[in-house]
Amino acid sequence: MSAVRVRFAPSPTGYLHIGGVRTALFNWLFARHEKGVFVLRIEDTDRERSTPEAIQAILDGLKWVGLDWDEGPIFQTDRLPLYKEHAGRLLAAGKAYLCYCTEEELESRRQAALARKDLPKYDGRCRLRSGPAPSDSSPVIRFVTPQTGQTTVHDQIKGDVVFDNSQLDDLIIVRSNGMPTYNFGAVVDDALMNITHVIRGDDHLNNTPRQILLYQALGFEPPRFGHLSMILGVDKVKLSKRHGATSVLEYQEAGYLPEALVNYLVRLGWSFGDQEVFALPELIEKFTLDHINKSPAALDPEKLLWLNGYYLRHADTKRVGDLLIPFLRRQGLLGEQETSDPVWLERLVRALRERSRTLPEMAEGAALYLRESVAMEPEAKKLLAANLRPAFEKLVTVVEQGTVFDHATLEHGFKSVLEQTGLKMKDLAQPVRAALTSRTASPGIFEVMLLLGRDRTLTRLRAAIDLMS
RNA sequence: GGUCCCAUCGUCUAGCCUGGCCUAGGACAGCGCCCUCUCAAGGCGUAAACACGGGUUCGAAUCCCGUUGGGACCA
Repeated sequence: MSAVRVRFAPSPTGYLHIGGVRTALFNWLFARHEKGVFVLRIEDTDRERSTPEAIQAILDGLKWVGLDWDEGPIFQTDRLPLYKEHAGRLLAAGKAYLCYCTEEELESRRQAALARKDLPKYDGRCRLRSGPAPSDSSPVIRFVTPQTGQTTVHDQIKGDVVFDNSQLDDLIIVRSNGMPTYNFGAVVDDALMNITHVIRGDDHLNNTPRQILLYQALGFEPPRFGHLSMILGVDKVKLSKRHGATSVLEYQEAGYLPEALVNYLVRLGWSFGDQEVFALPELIEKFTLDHINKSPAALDPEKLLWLNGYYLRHADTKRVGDLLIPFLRRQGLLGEQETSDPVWLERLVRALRERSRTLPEMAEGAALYLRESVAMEPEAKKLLAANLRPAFEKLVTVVEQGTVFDHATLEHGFKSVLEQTGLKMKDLAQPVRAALTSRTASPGIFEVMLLLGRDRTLTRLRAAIDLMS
């Protein structure tokens, strides 16, 4: 059993979308599980649509989610002589031929075939043509596809899928501009790179019999195939731009943790019993091709949010703090060059992560402590009843006179105010919360004070007292 | 239009291959309760699905056929 070699082979014609990431992830996990090799290949033969930005987006996206490749990136445009050589080999063996049919001719014959209710496939007329080549057109190369028999794809996910060769036509393997077509380039590369398992979207399932035939004509052993069903949008329609965030990097921008996205994506079509949360090493250990679901899966943003919250709560606080900084800057809570006190930042993270599902949410929560003042919610203001004034004044004194400003001291002081006034915790905590945060919901009241610091705590308590009069 | 794929709670899914353990399990979201200084988090509970129709079988979510519905590819 030779070592497993898999590849991810995107076309750099746009951003790396989430379906592509899942395909890459499944390949990567399979490679890691099998202690095999993960190859990154960029299929950039469509020069019109391929861009350097898209290439960069693919590399950045994979890096962000933590999918590292062992070989590559290999660019198809660097391998043009290879495709030419193999096409030449087929030509020499009579397994391929030059076709001079023009677009217009093909189109009219297609229409005619349709009118006769025949399959609108290429009629193979250039297979038999002889005589001088028409000078005014540049030919394409077509593959001589068998017209009888069947080709079976032994798919690792879908099972055996049988195609009648009579349905297939002589596909173009090299365009008139000399570029290999998708099917040909992929076959030549996968064969030459010794790819053992081709795991890709099931939009390629129908291409697979043609590819198997090409492998055979070229004298190569076909790899094993596994076709993943597509990811659908929330509306169960194939994912596209109009679904909003579909590019991986948009998830980074939106404040998701890569491990949350990975965990979410892997459960889209793959399962391990009832388990929902997987640490990466565990995923590598447990990931196999046999628990992959055959049916398409729709995206559920709520579940992603839940997972992200979960990872936010369990991640290292220092790391979350560092990740939070750009979002604080974005909300103008921190100057570009300014850094936050690391101890304070970790305290903030601990206080807010129980109540945030994304980093921007957390940054928003942080505003209450970082801004000089915030507009008071009407519901909060109502809590500042005049009869609470003596209690507030006592609290001010306690806070002022505390020898140290820490949780235990604050709690002790707060309790003493309760004792002196006969108030219950819930009678005083909520109004104090309103005074300190201008909101009716927040982290624990002592945590809030610690985040605000002594000065700002006192300022806000006094401001509240003024509002009571 | 042809070919191919798919079909379990609203969503992700377990179970399907190797029928009985399924009065169909888990998770997200929903709802309720508990905890509680609020909100969360956490805990407990609740509602919610085998697309439909035929077979096969003592017995079908599980096997077979068909229908319907989605999707992909080729145009």
